[in-house]
Amino acid sequence: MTDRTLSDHLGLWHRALIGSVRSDAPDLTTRQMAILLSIYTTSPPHTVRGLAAELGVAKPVITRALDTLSVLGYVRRKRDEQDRRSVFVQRTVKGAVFLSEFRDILAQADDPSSIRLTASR
Amino acid sequence: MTDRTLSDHLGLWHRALIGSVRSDAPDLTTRQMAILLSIYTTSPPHTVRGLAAELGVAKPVITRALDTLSVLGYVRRKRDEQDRRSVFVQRTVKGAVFLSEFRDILAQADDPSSIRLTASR
DNA sequence: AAAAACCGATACGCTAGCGAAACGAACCAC
DNA sequence: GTGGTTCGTTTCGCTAGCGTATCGGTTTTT
Repeated sequence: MTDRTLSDHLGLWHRALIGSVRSDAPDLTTRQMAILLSIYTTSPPHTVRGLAAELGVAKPVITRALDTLSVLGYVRRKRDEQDRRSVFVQRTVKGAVFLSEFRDILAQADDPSSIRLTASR
Repeated sequence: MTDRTLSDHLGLWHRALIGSVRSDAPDLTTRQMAILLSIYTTSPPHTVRGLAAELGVAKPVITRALDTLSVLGYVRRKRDEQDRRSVFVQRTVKGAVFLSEFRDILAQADDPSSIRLTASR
């Protein structure tokens, strides 16, 4: 636990949320965001049942979230040819870009004195 | 910017989101959470128009969010007697408790080596 | 005092996510 | 090959948030 952030977790979260709300990026639900981050920050393969277990939610929740994320182009479904009942969820360039921009929001929220040098959209 | 978290903002966010999804707390939308944090982490008074400006959203968004947060008991509205057009949004004990528990989720997400001693759910 | 500006709430039609139950397709055991 | 199990999806009725426009009530301006 870093001392600096010890007392300011809520502040970081707050600034990051505001940055997210103000951005024109599509605002995902908490579940959608959690799923997206699972896919992009933990090693494949990612299946519907695996994601459901990780988040502690029912499978239709995952199916619906993947539908939305697919329309946004942030993930892609690929059938498992070894077990054709299963589906692998794969990453996309667009999803990586989205998370990269989100990381920028987080970084800035963690460093309020920072000056935004890149064009903010 | 702390070195330790420099490369792991997304990881922190991810673990915190999962903790939040798994908890039995009501899951607020991004906007609702941002509003709640504004109310509890910045100095009063908080008005509808002020919150709308801070988040860069239309006023009905704030009204609706306050409706939901009021039903949950996390905030309370109080008419401004000096200017009876305005309303002040005030904090409640229940809201403070909710945010306190959320801070615990964040703290734990920031300290992956921590062992969960409390019953999870 | 009449007109304009301001504040928050409400009405409208719409979209999207929710939990629970049931489903078809694919796999497995016997 | 028949029965049972697993996987992801679909359906159902419902709730809640969305953007826009407009409202009633209040204050300010002229």
